Order: sequence, then structure tokens, then C-alpha cells
Amino acid sequence: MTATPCQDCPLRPLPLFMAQSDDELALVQSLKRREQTLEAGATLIHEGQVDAPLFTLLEGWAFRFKTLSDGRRQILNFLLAGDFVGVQQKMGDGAAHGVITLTDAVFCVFQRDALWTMHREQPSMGFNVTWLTAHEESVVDETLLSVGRRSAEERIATLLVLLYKRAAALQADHGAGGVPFPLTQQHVADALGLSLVHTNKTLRKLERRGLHTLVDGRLHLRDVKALVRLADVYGDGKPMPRPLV
Amino acid sequence: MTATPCQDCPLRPLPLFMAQSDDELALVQSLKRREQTLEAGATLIHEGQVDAPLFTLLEGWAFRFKTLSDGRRQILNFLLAGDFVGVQQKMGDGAAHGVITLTDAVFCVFQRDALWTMHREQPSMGFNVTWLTAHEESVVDETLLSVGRRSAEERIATLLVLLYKRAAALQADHGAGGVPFPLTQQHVADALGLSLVHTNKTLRKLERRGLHTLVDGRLHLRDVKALVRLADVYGDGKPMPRPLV
DNA sequence: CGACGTGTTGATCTCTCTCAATTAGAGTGG
DNA sequence: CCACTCTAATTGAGAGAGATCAACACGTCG
Repeated sequence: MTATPCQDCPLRPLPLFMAQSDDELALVQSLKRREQTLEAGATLIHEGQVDAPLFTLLEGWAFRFKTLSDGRRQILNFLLAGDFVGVQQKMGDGAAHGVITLTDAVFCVFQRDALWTMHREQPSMGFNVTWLTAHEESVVDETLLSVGRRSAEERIATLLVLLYKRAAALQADHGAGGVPFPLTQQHVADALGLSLVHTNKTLRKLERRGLHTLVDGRLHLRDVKALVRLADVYGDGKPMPRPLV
Repeated sequence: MTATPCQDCPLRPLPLFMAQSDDELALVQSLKRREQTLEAGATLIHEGQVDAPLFTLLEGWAFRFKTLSDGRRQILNFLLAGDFVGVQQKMGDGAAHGVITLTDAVFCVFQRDALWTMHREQPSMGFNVTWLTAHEESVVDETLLSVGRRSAEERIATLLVLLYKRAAALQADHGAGGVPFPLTQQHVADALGLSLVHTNKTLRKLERRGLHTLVDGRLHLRDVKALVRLADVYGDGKPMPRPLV
């Protein structure tokens, strides 16, 4: 439980994050409650939980999800280092989604009213939070497009390309040596609205075609061109620089 | 083009919206550029458009969508009076989604930097925007759950229930006499990731079973209990009071 | 009156799901 | 060191929900 001072946050050096003023840093520091370490597969937020605090994912992978009462599960999006969790259930009846870790993970925990304090004391950070939230929505939008209108092959290609880009952006080598891929096929299935079996078959098909390899928890894209063509994603999909909160 | 003063905004009396201080009203008023009236089926924002301003929907219905290059379209969510449009494409490469009206509609247009000004000058409003954005994401989350994990019947039931509640909340009679339902079956199909034909058959099946009626552009829920059971939505789905921006 | 958009219905077709069984690796305990 | 167990990945076979193809009905509108 040795909380890293925000000043030394491991996220700060990453090119993905914008510089913070001293004031902003001090404010975040003052709102930070503690750090929370969870092992892989642990639940950070239960579906329907009330009063969940706010989190920033410092290290590791996690995902947000919703389930139907008979157990069918839909993964809403994946959370990587720097992602913000918990803005949604602010106010009102509790979390509409759960959060579970994919790997051992470290979260930065903020008290519940931090969101408002941040807006009030440092509007620039409030603005960043708005932007971050909007950006997360656009990620969900893209997944909805996949699940609603892409074939199984296309969905998988899209997921591989987008997750690869996000993970690569967090690495020094920008993904040259592949990126960690801590999802089981069940996670992929739940994220794309597919069955486990069909996910497996489709994944194997793409792999046999030489589009990617997936060994030992690491993802390599072997034929980005073909994957992008399948995925039909706009632009180069590179994430924009994001504000750090 | 007689712009309504925000003071007299038709949205304000609605129970759904929170009271605004005079300062807040004055600020919004100062940021408001003009009103824009569009007829049904018109494009407010083109997919990929850059520099789109911010909008609030004052009157009518619209929807956000994305398309694949071969024309397959996914509707991301529906916009009703009071909804905010355009936070997403702030910053960076342009809108990731398009917006088209379903009915004749009136939008309140804000200059592009209004988002930042609002945060800076009135943090309470900035906070509201964050919250509104997060809330919209949760609507998309719910749709993703539908499209990913619900059967065609369940998806349609969910859409009917949720749209009904949203529309009813905007009416004085709270939906007693049904609510307007300006979607064609193609819209329903595009929102739920179904084909037009299958949407029609499923819609008819539910209607024949007496769960709802859909005549003359108005939706009546005849058996809410059964619809909710099919939809498997948590809580009573009633929208929470929302901040007005 | 013909063109068009929307809704409706029947007949196939196929993509994806479900069921079932097997393999491989990682732990655990004897 | 060897069962034994568990989880994740894999593959085949059959079934089914939903897609596609094709017609037709109805109203509006120029």
C-alpha cells in the first residue's frame, strides 16, 4: 500500500498523456484516497453496486460488462492503463455495469465527490474528464457497430486491430514485439456477441490465413493490411493523445 | 430564426430538467449561436465531418449512427428533446458518427469552444455535461447488451420499453395516450442489428400477441409486464432527472 | 397514372449457435 | 513421480435464429 505520489505516476511519462500543471497535480493528489491492487479475475465493481468510488487504472487490464438475469454477459469495453472508471454510476441508483480485472491490476482510488471537486477547483481537469468520457463512448460506439453489423470474421479483425493499437501505444517499442493479450476466447466472445465455439473457429481461421498469431498471451499482427481491410475501420485508428486525470 | 431566449426555453418547464441559476442561464445564452430547424430525414452532422458545432435538441427526434464503407448502418442511439450532440467529435479528426433527424426538429447551436467556456465559467454546468455524456454512454451500453446478447424478440421489446419511457417522460400525460414513434422499421432494424424483414416479422409477432400496438406513428404498450419480462431490463427503467444544458 | 417509400408475408439459405468430445497445460495431493 | 482435477483451446456434427430473395399491398405525391 505504498501509494505513489501523483507526481511520480507511472502514467505521466507516456506520450499518450498530456502535461499537467502543478496545481492540477496537487489537486489530483489531494483527492486520491489510496491505491488498490487486485489479482487477475477479481471484481472491482459489482453490477448494481451503489456508492462505488472512482478509479483510474494504473496498471494491468480490466473490462466493463453487463449481464442479463440468465447469465448472458456482454463486455462493453476493455480498460487499459490510464482509463477512468466509474463516472457512469455517479448519481442515482448504482452501477449499471460491473468491472473485472483481466490481469493483476493496480487502481488509483478517488473519493466519490472527486468528480465534482475536480470540476469546481480545476475546470481544465473537469473538461478533460468530459472529453475522456466522450472518448470512451466512442469506443463503445465502434463496438456497437461491430456487433450490430459486422460478420464474425470482421468483428474479430476489428477487435484485434483496435486492441493492438491501444496496447501498442502504451509500450516503448510501439508494439514491434507484439503486445500482451490477456483475454481468453470467452472474453473475446463476450465482447463481440459471439459464442465461444464460433469465436474459436473464426480466430483459428484468421490465424491459419496468416493474419495474426496469438501465442503465450501475446498478440502479433502478421498482416495488418488484410486485417484492416476486413475490419473496415476508418482512419488509421491511432488513439489521440489523451488528457491524464 | 427567432431564437428563443434560454430563459423561455421550452425544455425548462419539463420535470426532467434541473433548475438553472441565473448565472448559468446567462452563460448558456451567451454561448448560443442560433437555432437551426431541419425537416424530417435531414442530415445534421455528416459522418466524418470536422468542425461540427455543438447542439442541443430542442424539439423533435433524431439519431446518431455509423456506417461501414459498403453501406451497412448501425444506429447508435436516438436523440430526444434535451439531448446533447457533438461532445464526441470535439478535438481531433472529426465526427465519428453522423446525425440525422427522424422528424422535423429544432436544434440549439453552440459555438465550438462553448464546451470549454462552460467548464471554465460555470463548473456546475461542466459537471452536468460530464454527467450527461456519461449517461448517454450508459444508453449505448444498454443497446450493446441488446445487440450482443438478446434475441430479436428481446431486442425489440427492450427498444419499445426504453423508447416509450423516454418519450413518455417528455409528455404531460406521461404516455397515457401512447407516445409518438417516428421510426420506420428500417430504423428499428438498424438500431438493433437486425434485417428489415426479420424486424417486421418480430414486430408483428409481438403485436399479434397483444404486447403493443403501433398505429399511425404512435406507440402504445398494451402489456408492459410481458414486455419488461422479455426485455429483462433492470430497475423500472425510469430515466433520472437530468441537468439541462 | 406511375413511381416511390413503407409495410407485409412466404420460401429458401447460411451463418452462427448448441451439443458433444478430445487435447493440453497447470495445480494439487498422495 | 503419478493420478486427479480444472481451465482453456480445439474440432466435428447437427440445429436454428435470422438473413436473403422475391412478391405484393397500400398510401402519397408529382
